Amino acid sequence: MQLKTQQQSSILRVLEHLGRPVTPQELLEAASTESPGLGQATVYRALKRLVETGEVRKIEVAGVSPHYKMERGNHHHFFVCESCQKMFELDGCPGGFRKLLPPGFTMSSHEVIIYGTCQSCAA
Amino acid sequence: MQLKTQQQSSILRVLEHLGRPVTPQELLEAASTESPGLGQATVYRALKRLVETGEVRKIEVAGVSPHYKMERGNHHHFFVCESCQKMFELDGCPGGFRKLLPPGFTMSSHEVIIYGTCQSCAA
DNA sequence: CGCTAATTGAGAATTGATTCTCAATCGGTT
DNA sequence: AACCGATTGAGAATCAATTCTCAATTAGCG
Repeated sequence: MQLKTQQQSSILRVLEHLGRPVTPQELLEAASTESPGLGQATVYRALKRLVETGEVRKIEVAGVSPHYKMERGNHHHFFVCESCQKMFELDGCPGGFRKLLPPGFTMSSHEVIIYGTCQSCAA
Repeated sequence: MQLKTQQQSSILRVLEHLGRPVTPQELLEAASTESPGLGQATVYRALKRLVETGEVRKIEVAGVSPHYKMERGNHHHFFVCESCQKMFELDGCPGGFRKLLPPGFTMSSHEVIIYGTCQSCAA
């Protein structure tokens, strides 16, 4: 998308910089540093456009509210820390999912979510 | 839990009978057959108690509203039909998730969701 | 059967996430 | 610098899921 305004570029820059899936709320707080007075509606509007253009992906997993991350095109899954609720991206995939399907069922995609404790909460 | 009322036993019986994860709405409609006039609040109250006693499990996955199913104690994952939105249980698990974890992260549980087309929608 | 506490149904209320409304402000031209 | 359409911020509104309120009904016991 075209970055027409200061707010939009702040939102995108902060989202890239955070480097992990974040909630609109986290993004609002982080981007407010460089765009004081930023409103939540603006964050939602920017995220909506970025999702539509495919630059950002919305991630919904059980137990936490929706998160957004930069789309990087690689195949990966997610980790949710049960202590701090933060979400992290995991590289790689065990595969072998198709053999779980009952006869007649077809798979178009899959998702893996691992729950546990992240490094900083474990320490 | 003790089945003190006709409504509660209908809800549990229908949930067992359906044999796959269902939404409170589906459960209300199905159980209304044997308990006419059943209210949604009663379904939610029953589900809440059943979840607390561990007899029923609430399943939240991206893209569909929460579903509930009888807890059977076995390890399994879920399939969501992108055509009819119904959810099915899958037996088995590919394993090998722990090797996806970054150093210092620990896993307490995991979830796999497969999206695709179910047998009846494929036909 | 009669009593009391628990449960129920209907609809209002709440909750959390997200979207809308609209006046003020901004951005990119002329 | 002046203009005009697009964007913004604040708060209201919406939406779906779930819970609450409360009067009426029911279950279980003496």
